[in-house]
Amino acid sequence: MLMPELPEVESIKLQLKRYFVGHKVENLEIKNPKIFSGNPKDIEGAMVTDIRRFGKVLVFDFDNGYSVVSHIKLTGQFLYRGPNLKNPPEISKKVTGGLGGSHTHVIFHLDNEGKLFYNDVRRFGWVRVVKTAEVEQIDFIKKLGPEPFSGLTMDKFVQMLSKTRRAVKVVIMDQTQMSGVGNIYANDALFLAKIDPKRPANSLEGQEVKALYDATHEVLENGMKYGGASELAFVTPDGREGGYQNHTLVYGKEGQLCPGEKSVKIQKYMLGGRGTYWCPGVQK
DNA sequence: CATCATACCTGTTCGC
DNA sequence: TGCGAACAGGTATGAT
Repeated sequence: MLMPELPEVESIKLQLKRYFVGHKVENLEIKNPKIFSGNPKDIEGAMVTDIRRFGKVLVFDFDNGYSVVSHIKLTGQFLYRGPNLKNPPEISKKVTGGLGGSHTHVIFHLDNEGKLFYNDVRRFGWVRVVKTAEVEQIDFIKKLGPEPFSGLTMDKFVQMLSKTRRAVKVVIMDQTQMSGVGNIYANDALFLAKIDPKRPANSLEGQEVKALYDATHEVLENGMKYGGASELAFVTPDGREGGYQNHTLVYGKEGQLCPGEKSVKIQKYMLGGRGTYWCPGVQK
């Protein structure tokens, strides 16, 4: 019901840059060692120089050759509180579990009294300290497919779909094929492209491949425009929720009338273990 | 190698 | 109303 995908992680990245770049981490407090690996001391006293995103992974680079790498998976949150964030929106404890409470696993204490809390109710996510030079050697990052907005060419997209008979929705969500797309945007992109999610990827015709390529970019751009989708746990570091959940095309709309073929209701089935929403009147 | 199923978690929703 | 079952889904891992 929620899920951070490219637009959500990009929104987090942009805010973290605002609050973090140029500041030092005085102390990295590890409250839950299970989701953490590496040595917190490696970044203590170092200054953040940049924040990057690889697919759905966030990377904080420091000026001493180390980085913090984090995958927030489903329910991870980075929440900032500090002097350069005035009047943060009230965050209900229901959404965050509170700051510094049982769902807070890591706290970054900054040199300006600011704090960044890593919260994660379900603890699927992880935080690691590694050498910056080794970030791209992390297995998950190394295996990532091209970024939708830099690297994923139409040629690569055609290749990616033509080489497998797996369901097209499963393929565009496969992070080793292309990075950043998860369940919400996959559902909406396939609706926009008028393609049935369960079609074998290699059964798409040239025009359909083009339509899906364009639709994927369009829904991701739309997601970023609204600052991501907040259904359950997604909030940006200042505590704001995104708005895309109010603008989905078919995701989460089982039983509602299709925005395209208005006499048809959106249906839901499971595909690859995930909720899949589609309009049989539009998607063939 | 390609594909599929299950585990990891816990809060919320659903069905009886 | 209460309570257990089902569900939510990104990814690692093991099975087929």
